[in-house]
Amino acid sequence: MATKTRPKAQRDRHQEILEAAAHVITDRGLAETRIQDIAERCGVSPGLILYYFGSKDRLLVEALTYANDQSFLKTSRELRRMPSAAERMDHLIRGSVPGMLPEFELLDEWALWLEIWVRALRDPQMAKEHEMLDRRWVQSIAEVIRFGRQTGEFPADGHDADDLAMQIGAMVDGLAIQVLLNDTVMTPQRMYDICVDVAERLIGYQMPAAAR
Amino acid sequence: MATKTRPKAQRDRHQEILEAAAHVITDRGLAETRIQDIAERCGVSPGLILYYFGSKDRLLVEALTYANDQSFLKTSRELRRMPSAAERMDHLIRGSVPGMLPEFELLDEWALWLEIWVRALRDPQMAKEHEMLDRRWVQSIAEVIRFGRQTGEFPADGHDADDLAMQIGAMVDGLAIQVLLNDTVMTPQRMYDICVDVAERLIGYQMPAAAR
DNA sequence: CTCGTATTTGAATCGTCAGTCAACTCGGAT
DNA sequence: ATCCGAGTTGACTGACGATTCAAATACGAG
Repeated sequence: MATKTRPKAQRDRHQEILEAAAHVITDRGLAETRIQDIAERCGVSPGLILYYFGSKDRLLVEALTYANDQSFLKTSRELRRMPSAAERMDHLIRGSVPGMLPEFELLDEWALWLEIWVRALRDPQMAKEHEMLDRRWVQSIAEVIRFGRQTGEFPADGHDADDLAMQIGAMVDGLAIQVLLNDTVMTPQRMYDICVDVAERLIGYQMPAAAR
Repeated sequence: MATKTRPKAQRDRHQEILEAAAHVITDRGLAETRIQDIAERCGVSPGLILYYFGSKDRLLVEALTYANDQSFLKTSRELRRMPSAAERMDHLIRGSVPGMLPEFELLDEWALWLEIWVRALRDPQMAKEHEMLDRRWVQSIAEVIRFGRQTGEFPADGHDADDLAMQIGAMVDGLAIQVLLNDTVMTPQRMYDICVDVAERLIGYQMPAAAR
């Protein structure tokens, strides 16, 4: 049938709306996000938003997932281009520090993670999505560790890569919150330094020139 | 003047309402909390809630602060009763693991922390309260470390106690989120073990019999 | 007992949104 | 030219929920 024209147009709108929603959530917060806001940001009527997503809740969950998804895919692509495990680990760390890479908006995508967490506490749908998103990021760390061990950059005799990844992931989450909320005491640079230090000690390698 | 009857009655209501609010927020989430719910929980009319707090927002911020405050004070009292620094550290850790001590409700007070974080991102009032609350907890950890060094339980030559406390605090936050949201992979017991292990290595001591 | 103030209530108000709907547009197919 | 259905609008509605308020009530002070 009409497999050429419709799907293309649809996908665009769909995506446009998700993107707009993610932006609105990022700067107003989930609680203050109205369908109206998202519609305005797309230059579209509120009715259309519902036409595509059926309900506000469905849209919000999809938008949160979508935004995280995008940034995961982007990071994955970037990682694949880096030849050494040390560079990959460094990139992963830098990308985890709120406001270190000049990526997204004023309020980092970490703000979206917080919203995801709060929502996942009570919304089973979001809890399921969260699990998937979280697992992927931890996997990424673990893969870099395994990669480094394979190439000989990292010592091969350390702890289980998945355990290490989970511990590094936890520390990153905790520090990111501090940077986000408490940036007098915990600055991005300080978080970066701590993360590098912890990663080096846990994995057992030395970061080359990249640091600052 | 009337310094005997009024203040007492007032404080009771005030506190009753804060307590009720904290419970409602804990089990419905900040977003789903209505004044009506809080009123019902106190067996009181919605109007009265506004009579005491002026607006919903003020009440919510106060309730969040109050709940954290209470649990901080309780923990402080308990710590003071423990003679050894190792016991104190252990207690601090146990209290940080969601669902490890049979304290509060179904959803831990960690759920309240999450709400505080999200709100603090955009509400300056909440941000200020958060800073105070957070500082206090980190201080507690630091004090236990200093106490242990003073009594000779912990080696006196380690890193700065405040830095260590901040790092331990960050890890605890990150792990608590995982336990709360992801309890297949990260169980309370596992979080406890990791925390003890990390604390021992960072501070440089051995936990006595208490573990399990 | 009576007044006056602090509490408390219940009903009424008032905005704000999510979600519905009937009509309109428009491009592609026949 | 006509038809059709996806896409789009904008006005409407129905709830819901925070405040407001005037009227009760309680209760200590004199």
